[in-house]
Amino acid sequence: MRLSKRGEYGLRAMISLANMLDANQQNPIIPIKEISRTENIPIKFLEQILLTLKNAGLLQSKMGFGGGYYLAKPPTEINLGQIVRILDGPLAPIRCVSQMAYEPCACPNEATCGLRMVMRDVRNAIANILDNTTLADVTERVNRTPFEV
Amino acid sequence: MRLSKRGEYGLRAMISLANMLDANQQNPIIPIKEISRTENIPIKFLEQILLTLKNAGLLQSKMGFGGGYYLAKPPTEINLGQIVRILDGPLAPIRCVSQMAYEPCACPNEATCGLRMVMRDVRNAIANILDNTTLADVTERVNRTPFEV
DNA sequence: TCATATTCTATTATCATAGTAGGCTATATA
DNA sequence: TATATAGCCTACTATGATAATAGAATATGA
Repeated sequence: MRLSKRGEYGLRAMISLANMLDANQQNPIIPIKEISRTENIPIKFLEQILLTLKNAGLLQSKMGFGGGYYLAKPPTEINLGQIVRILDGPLAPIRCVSQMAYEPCACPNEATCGLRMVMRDVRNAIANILDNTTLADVTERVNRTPFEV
Repeated sequence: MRLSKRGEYGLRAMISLANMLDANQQNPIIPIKEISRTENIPIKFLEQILLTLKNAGLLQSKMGFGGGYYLAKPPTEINLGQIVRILDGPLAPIRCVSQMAYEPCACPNEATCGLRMVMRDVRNAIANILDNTTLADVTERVNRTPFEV
């Protein structure tokens, strides 16, 4: 049930970019090198990950001197489910309960397959959290945390 | 976020064994070959899986003629979380939120790590389902299903 | 003693993961 | 316009996990 490094790094990078919005919600342009340094992610690996997220429409970039990456949409409109699916594929533990990549499984009758019923619940539980948590939610939660503890 | 074939086959086999309890809850001894056939699982692969589950204390076996596997405990006392952990390892998407196999992650401060907060929720959601679903629950749910639909 | 069944270890093919390498293209600025 | 900076893109590789397969050894009932 694990998240790959690819997925983890991608999430960390996106959360990091969302945290860099200033008070006016202006979207700063951050070079890969800087994200790599602050998040401790191998730079060439991060390049690939950010490029993938860009091609999927979650990031935009500016090339050349003074360039870098920035969020393609406000943090309220990007959720963690999107990011994980782009980098790691379906959230579902087994394909026969996947919404985005359904495939039939080997069991004789899917409608009465006990494993499938439970795994559908698991998929829905994961999706409910990740699809309903935006980058803005994460930022807000982190900012709130020190005062709660 | 996926379940391996190993984990899937193990769950199917255990659910299958639980379904074979008769009205008196007597625990029949089922040879690997039979489970392999009914569940469409490669027999030599299933051998390894059942042996692992036996060594972990969830199954018992009888060797020789008339032998096979049977549940070590009543289906009400075996939950899916145990099975998955034995075959696939921790339920947590990342190690730093694992209860059974915690490892520190690379982030500077775990207490204020946004990714960690969300992934802890995901871990708990998965664990709440799998640790609270017994083999008996699965059997009961399947038996109830046709009448609901 | 034979057929059946589990036990146990080794081996293997394939794929995913987690990178690394290097050349190419675009852009600001000196 | 040269240069440094920064993203774009493709290829490659090492490692380990996954999903088996193979075969011999051991136990047991008839």
